[in-house]
Amino acid sequence: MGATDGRPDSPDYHARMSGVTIDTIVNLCKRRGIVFPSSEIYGGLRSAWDWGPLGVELKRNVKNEWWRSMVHERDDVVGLEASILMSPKVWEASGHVATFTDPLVECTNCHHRFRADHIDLAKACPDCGTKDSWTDPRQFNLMFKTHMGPVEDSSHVVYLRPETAQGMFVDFATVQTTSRKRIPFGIAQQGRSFRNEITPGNFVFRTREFEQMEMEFFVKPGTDDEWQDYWLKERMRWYTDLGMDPEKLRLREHESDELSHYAKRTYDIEYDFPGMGWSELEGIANRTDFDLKAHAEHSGQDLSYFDPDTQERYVPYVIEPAVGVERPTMAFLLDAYHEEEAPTASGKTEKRTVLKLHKRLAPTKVAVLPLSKHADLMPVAEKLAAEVRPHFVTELDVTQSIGKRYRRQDEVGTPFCVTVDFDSLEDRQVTVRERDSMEQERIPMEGLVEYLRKRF
RNA sequence: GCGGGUGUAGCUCAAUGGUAGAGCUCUAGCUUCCCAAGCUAGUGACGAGGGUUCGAUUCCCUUCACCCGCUCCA
Repeated sequence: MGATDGRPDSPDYHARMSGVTIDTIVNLCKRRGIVFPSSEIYGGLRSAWDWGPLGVELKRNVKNEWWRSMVHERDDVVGLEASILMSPKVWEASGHVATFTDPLVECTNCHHRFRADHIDLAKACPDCGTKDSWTDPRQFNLMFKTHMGPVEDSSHVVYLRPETAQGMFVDFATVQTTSRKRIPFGIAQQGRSFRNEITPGNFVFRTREFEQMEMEFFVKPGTDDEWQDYWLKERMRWYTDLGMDPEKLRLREHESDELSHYAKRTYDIEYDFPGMGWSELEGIANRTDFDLKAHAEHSGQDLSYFDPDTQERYVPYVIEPAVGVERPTMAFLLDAYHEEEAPTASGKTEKRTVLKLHKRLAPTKVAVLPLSKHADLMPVAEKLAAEVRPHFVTELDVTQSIGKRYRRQDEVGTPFCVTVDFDSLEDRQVTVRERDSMEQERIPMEGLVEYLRKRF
């Protein structure tokens, strides 16, 4: 995406003046095969992106860190993987069929668009004053539709889910019973969702196919506000624990007119994206008992909860931290991007591009670099890489000069570079260089895995 | 979807109605090479489809993608 706007009053201008732009990251991602447009040999597909070898590792690490903090490290949250295709009745009950469908009209004179139910079509266009200039109302459904089975008629329509949350609601009773969890407890899910956004864009920030990490935390009504406050803190901490700059994170409460149809109170965790300004990473919504009640009503099933301690029966309230995987992944990349001055072999200083990703997020953990392709060095380096590989994602890089290979690894955030030199053949020691500190240490090859393990 | 702009090697950028050139990157070789070094060689592009033309990367049409606006969300 081109940083084409050169006006000094444009946000883009200031972003470039401060160094890193989204463009910088888009270029890096393309160059190193982290993220690039989908179906590129056919000219691409709007708003669809593919994650390459390093990108899939990074994204997977983000997901694993979320799962670890939300599920594995807690005894009050369990996991779920629901189907992407669900009964169409789910979306009627949830309100998505009604609220995700907007009737849109366009003024044929000034081309401005309005929701047909928000204006009086008998009157003139509010913008240009032209009368009877409206196009026919067109349905703008944010949900992707497809057909189940071989017959493509309306009775076989199914939707691709626009959020994963409904899986947790419709499976609430089964999961609660089988896991024997008592309220308060949560159900977490990661998975793909689909929204036919009118305007996707800003790299992977808004795409029509995306991956969500959502957790529905079921609480007793009346305790919902304090649980929401609890989760606000927990979720903020997740980002900073993974190294994100607290200065670029903030909480913002939704105005009443921007609340979703299901929400009572919602906060966004926002990141200060260069060129975009404060934009949502994650929403933490109080969905009340809206969804469980709706599904109870539409399905005829009892989705209330009986509290064995207090002998009370109630429909729980729900606090939902919901985040799209791509957004924090993009923010982590931007946040980690640094350009530093570094001395070169020839005595000059050159730019060193380094991704200071948290070690647990880094796509590659260890790079094994023989000093040269010398026949004595190669087998030793290959053997060492093979020993480390079962424990850490490891790359053996032998092409071009050693300096160039250090830079390559810096650029994708590899935390440790291990160099095999001619002394290694004698003393069985290797040089370990740490990415952020640039400090070097001689370590016995046999103890390398243990040495690295202590540093993660 | 509408208005405006843009599409040339992986990246940044040239040139041209007669068949594309550079820098960086990448690959190989040489140098016992520890932070993008040097020397030598090499791979590699006109977004896609159609039209006009003897001939189109260049002109025309369509389409796709991206950028800037209008809207929305994880």
